[in-house]
Amino acid sequence: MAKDLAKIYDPKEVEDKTYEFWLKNKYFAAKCDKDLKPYTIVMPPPNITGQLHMGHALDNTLQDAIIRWRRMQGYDALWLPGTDHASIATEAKIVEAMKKEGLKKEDLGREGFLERAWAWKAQYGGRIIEQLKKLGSSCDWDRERFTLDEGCNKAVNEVFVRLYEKGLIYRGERMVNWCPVCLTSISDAEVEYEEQSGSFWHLRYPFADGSGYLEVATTRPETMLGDTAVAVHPDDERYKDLVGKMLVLPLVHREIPVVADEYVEMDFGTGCVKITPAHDPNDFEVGLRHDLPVIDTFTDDAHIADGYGRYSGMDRLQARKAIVEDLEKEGALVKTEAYSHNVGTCYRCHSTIEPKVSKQWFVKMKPLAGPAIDAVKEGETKFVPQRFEKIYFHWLENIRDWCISRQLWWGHRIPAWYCADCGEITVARTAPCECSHCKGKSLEQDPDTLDTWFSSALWPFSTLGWPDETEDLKHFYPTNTLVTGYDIIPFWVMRMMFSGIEQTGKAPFDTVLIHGLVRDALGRKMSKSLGNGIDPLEIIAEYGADALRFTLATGNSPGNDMRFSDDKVSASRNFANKLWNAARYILMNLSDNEPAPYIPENLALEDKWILSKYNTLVKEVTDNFEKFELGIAVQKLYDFIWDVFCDWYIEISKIRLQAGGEAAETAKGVLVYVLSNTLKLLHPFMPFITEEIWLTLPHDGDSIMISKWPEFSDDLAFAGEEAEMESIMEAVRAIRNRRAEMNVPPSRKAKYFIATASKSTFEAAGVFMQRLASASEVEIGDSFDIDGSVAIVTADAKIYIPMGELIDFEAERARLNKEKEKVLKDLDFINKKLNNPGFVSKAPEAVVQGQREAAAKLQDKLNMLDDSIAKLS
RNA sequence: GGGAGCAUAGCUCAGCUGGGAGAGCAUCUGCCUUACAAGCAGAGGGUCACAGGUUCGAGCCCUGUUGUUCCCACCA
Repeated sequence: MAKDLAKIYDPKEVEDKTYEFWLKNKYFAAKCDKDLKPYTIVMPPPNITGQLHMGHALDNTLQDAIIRWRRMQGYDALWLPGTDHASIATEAKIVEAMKKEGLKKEDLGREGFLERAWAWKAQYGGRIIEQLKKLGSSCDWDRERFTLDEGCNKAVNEVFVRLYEKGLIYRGERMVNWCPVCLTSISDAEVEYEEQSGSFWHLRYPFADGSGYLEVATTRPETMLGDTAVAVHPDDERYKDLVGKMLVLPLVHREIPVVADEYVEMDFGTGCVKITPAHDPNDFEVGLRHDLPVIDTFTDDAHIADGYGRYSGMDRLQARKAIVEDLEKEGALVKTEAYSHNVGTCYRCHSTIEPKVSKQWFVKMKPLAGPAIDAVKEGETKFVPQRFEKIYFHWLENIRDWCISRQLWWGHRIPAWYCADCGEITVARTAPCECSHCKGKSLEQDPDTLDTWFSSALWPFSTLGWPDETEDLKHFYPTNTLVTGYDIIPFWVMRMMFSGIEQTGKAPFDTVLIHGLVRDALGRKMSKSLGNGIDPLEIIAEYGADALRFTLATGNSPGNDMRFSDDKVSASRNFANKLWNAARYILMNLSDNEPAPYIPENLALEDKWILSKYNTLVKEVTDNFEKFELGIAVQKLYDFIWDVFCDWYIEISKIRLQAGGEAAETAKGVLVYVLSNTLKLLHPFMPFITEEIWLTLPHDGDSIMISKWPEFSDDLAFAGEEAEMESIMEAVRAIRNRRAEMNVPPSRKAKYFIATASKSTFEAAGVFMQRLASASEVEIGDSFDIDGSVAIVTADAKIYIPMGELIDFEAERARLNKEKEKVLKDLDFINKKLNNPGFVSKAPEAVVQGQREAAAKLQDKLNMLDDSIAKLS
């Protein structure tokens, strides 16, 4: 901040320079000092494929605000950053790039593919980190991690082996969610259901003995090639006697039995369900119960497999069409109804999921879920807001085993080896030389990799060095706050919880701070397909990072979605500019010699008032931080800086600054004190501008970000002066109001006569009246009798302004009467309360007393109004 | 089918443990007052969705209704 300050704050001149300054001085580095209390946040690692979006910007603004605050409070603050390898997303991206060169994964082979993937990571993986820096994130970059780095791999293998040895990881043939485009299994949490309109086909399956037929209804006729039974409810009178008979599957002409199973809903459809164990999870279960064959009629990319005549090679939709046509020809199609139902889609590519029986690795969830539920129930970890516990509990209480193997190459390879000699599995932390069962040497590692979230689940401790007992781990674990959106509670929060508890015996964090989604100005989710995403970097370029952060922090209550609009950022930018100009004003008035700190004995009424207001602000803002009410904290700072400090204190300070002398020195001392300390309170939200101003003002220390967080002080509590000042302000507002109503321009000064019982207060206020309320001079007295004057009545004073020629006596009388009516109404309301025995006896004494005082003031005001009205007539 | 959120000024939203409702933007009026026109001083504008209940007192707590958004559940 140069001495000849620009009138407009320019973030571009400040932000990069300031960030470099912080980095150079290593202010972001955690100390790992045992004597200090640690405070740890691990960053939810953004995907290396990602570009910074508003969700990241919000998430990281909140984290940065919290960590900066704790750092200033003297904690050994660690904000640990990193990125996620994002197996499916990254692999898809690379496959796509290869496709343009006419290459397939298989052409390069595993090694070649991974080489390419790492090269891609080296080129683009750091992009989002650079973007986070633009936002001002004060992460300890020297500790930056990657979910696929060596340390994470060590942790992953350790956890895999431990869980396997405990019997909590197993390999088995199960029905999984299969994405026929990504060509991999995915977990339940990765399936997104969407409502799709389709059809409900009623089909006729004839009995083998020619005795009629059963009518089944299906939404997926193309799976009928794999039907191995038709199920009815055991209690269904219509079909009871038919159980055990054989049907002939149309088109295929295979005989299948009628079975009885309670899974069937009698009232739905025809009450007969075709059972396709290979292509439907419920049918699979039915198949197990009745020992039915599993006939997989699909290839991995969801085309009809070989051996089905003209259908072979068709994709799912083509096959559906062809089969329905043929059924119709055969006379097996009874009718087609329109029907809308939920269809599972892949959360990455949004293609329709194909349930598929396949051999995969699973984590047994029930034993892990219990302790994770308890940790939250017992308060070891709490959610803010608390209601999100319900989502967490619901998932854990209904959880099914977690399918962790992925048919991908980019990821942590499953540490399991198959023996060619005995066929047994050897699971080990590092590549074994021999089979653990038969000592055979021909081992082959499982080709699959692990679900990305398997490594993310270990993030809070793998990043601190686990499984080694590092100093970092001992000092910083368990961490304190996890900041994330509600959308990834089931993906991530839950899995970190049970993993942390299982592996370290401790829940990985004490608080989960949940925020909502950032939506566009119309309330729509920002998405690529809608093209309504707002790029945080563009916002930063136009308005500055501080303005963006301020916008995201303001009015954002935990857990609730927020809308983002340029108008809001613009308001934040204006606030930054306001602050800048307040600083500019103060600096313009400082000489080269710094002002000495103010001397308490010399403080004027307004000094004590602002110090007292500031003191309260410190208490409240700190309190709001403690409770994670960042939106409220930032709103209070805004109000204080703009409405209290700038609009009143700075204006009043001009009186003494222009007069000069010792009083001016005191004013300067207070201006500097209040502003520089308020900057500290604001720093977590607007780090750049606060640093720039703070360093330019007289200061103690090298940087605001390592300065000490202000604390409430009894020495600054001036309740009496606050009240006096408020009473003066009320009078000033009332006069301004009156003059505005009468269209008196500020340039037209007038003498004011103030009749009051609080003479000393208003004597001090004379100069304020001149400065703030266009008074030429002010006379204080017990009472005045002035003809042709406007009377203004406040709770503590009656002010006469002689401006006879401007007064319309009729209008004046009307106004006074209107005001009297309002006072009477208010008084009546309060008196009703005070006359209510229930109120007086049951309400807290302080509340009753407050109402009595209010009534007394209103009564005074009423008397003064009556007096004025009498004088007019 | 289950669960949750939201409903407050024209718009976007705050409103902590219940003590007669606030901000920003927008609108209107007057000001270039030597920090700031991205500014200053004022004004207008609300049955706090609806109906009950608890309470001396309800935007806030309870019950129900309506509207809306989301999550979960896969009756094929």
